[in-house]
Amino acid sequence: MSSIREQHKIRTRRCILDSAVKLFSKKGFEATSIEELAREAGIGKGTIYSYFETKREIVKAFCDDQLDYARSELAAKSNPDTPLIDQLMIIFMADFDYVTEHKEFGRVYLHEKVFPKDPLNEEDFQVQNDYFDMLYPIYRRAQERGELRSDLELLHISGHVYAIYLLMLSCWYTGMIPTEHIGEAMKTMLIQTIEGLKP
Amino acid sequence: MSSIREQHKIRTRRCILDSAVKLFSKKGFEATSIEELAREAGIGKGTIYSYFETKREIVKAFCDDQLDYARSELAAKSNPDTPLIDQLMIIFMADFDYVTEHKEFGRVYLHEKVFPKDPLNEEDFQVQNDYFDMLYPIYRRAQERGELRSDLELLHISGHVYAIYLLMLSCWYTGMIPTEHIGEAMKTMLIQTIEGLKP
DNA sequence: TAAAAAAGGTGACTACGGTCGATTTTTTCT
DNA sequence: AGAAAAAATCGACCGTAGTCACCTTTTTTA
Repeated sequence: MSSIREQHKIRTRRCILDSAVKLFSKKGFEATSIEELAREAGIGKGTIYSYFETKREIVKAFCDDQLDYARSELAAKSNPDTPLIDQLMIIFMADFDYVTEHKEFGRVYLHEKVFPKDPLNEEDFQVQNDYFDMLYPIYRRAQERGELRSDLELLHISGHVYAIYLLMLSCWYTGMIPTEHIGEAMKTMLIQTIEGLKP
Repeated sequence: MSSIREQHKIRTRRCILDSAVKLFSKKGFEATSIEELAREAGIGKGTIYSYFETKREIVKAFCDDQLDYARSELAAKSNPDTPLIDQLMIIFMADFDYVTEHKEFGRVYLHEKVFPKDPLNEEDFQVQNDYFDMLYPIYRRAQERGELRSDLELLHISGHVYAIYLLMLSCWYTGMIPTEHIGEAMKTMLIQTIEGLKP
């Protein structure tokens, strides 16, 4: 139907996100002003706000897009019959590599997603759920193979893994664990979570 | 020694923090301006910045003080010979109750502490370490009683518990788990972490 | 196809976080 | 005590996130 307009909007949105990636990565999120971003994108300042409600929303939109893509890629090529720990490491280290390459984006995104100012809206919950849905088959297969207790809810299993993932991200952002050791730390913690802490 | 000055500084600092608690709690962190805060505290805007480097630092200072106090209280009255899970629930639910009563403070504090812009400095690490030090005796006793594996490093055990704590906070802030269910969810997750996920 | 309506784009403007040099208050020195 | 030094206070000022009334472009209508 309405073609010129629609296409143009999509192109402008892409252009804003591309400029944001370029500037935020180069100068950092806080140090890049919206006016600069508008100049880079070749549009007026106000226009940006007709595409994104706040500066942080730009980061959120970019990350949601990227994660969506990265996860669909991953889901396609992952093999649900390899040992659970191997699959988890592939999935989470991919996410993690993405974060280390876009530190500023990841930080702002995590602030919004993990400790948001207001409860998540319907759409954000959907992103969360899609993510969990992607992992559920993996856990279910692991249960069938006897790698995981079958009396546990998949939601709880997801929670445990996600908790370790958050912890690792925090350790990285605080500087407690350097980039090159995150992998082994994550594996150790995941194995311990599966094995349990009691004798 | 220098008395009038020192006392006055302490009083002013307290006054700023008290005003911050009042206004941030009432109107929220972002919605309270520094000028408002200065007016409430009966001082000039610039003065605030000779006590705290940024608006967020005000929150950090308040929370560090509070947590320090709350934890020393707790350490004094906790009994390291009751079952581990009971002790953990007392400690973390106290922290959690504090957060739910100061939602805005907690949110800003968690942003700074969990996913900071820059790696934590020496002082911040100390706060972390003090916190872990408080918990170590509890874990060590639990190991001695046979409630926890003795081959695990205390740092790792702390990590697992802290990971669950972060997860619960996130679930609360995102609205995924309502306040009244956090306690049981936390207990369930902690028990599962201790028992392990494998059959 | 021309006028009307709708949608999109814009930059001057507002309010706020943070800075800084001028001013006041306290302490130290003689 | 009085002068000089040091510390604390202050609010005008700066740069930026976000708003809004006006302008331009596209689509619909007759």
